[in-house]
Amino acid sequence: MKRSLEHIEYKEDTEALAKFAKALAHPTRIAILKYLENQSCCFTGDLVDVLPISQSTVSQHLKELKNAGLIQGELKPPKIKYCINQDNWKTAKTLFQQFFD
Amino acid sequence: MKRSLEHIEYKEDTEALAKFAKALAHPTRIAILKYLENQSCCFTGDLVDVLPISQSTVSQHLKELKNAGLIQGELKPPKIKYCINQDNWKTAKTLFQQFFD
DNA sequence: AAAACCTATCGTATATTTGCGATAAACATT
DNA sequence: AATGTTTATCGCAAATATACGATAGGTTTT
Repeated sequence: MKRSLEHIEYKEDTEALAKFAKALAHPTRIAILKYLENQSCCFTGDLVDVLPISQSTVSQHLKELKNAGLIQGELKPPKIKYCINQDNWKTAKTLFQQFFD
Repeated sequence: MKRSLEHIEYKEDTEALAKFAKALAHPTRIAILKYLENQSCCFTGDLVDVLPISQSTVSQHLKELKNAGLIQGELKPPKIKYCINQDNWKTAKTLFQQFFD
């Protein structure tokens, strides 16, 4: 490939902010998070009902938000309850605030 | 293709926020904007000196930031002076603030 | 006019993202 | 044990993003 073989490193805060921004870089994920902010928590199925995309795609977006640390899932068999991860949410909020002055 | 033929629509604010987030979704672009925040303005060459990537790649990232409306270029022959677009910056700031409560 | 300088764009290669249907996995209920 | 419910994952296809070198298009300087 033509891309650099070694991963380019930036400052920790820069990388962290970019990572959070990436998690927010799709309207579906924004919609999910807005929904979670209102409901505080919800099940995957609730989102599937609300969003205009398939269940598997919703699940994939949830996975990304989970990987970014913005949400967390709790087993409530047979469902899974998703909530915002308040700690990381606060971290993201702070990073964006600092960034925008 | 397997993806939906029609573009899925979300609320205007949701789309706008996702678009700004996408522009911020790469550490290089965060680094560029941070640099611009300090300097208020700079030339492309300044960024090429500072960043660990090639000139063409820097230019590409600048283009994306310009497309997102976060920066603007002004011809200062033979250079181009880039500054933050204060209006859109404020819009983005507000959107993120509202989003994070 | 020629040379030098600065930046954007083109062409290319690769990686990642997005989306779907199908299927699997986990658990509860019957 | 069999069935139903719910969600994650797999496999695939297409679009988008990332990166580079080479080149083109301006402008200034010589």
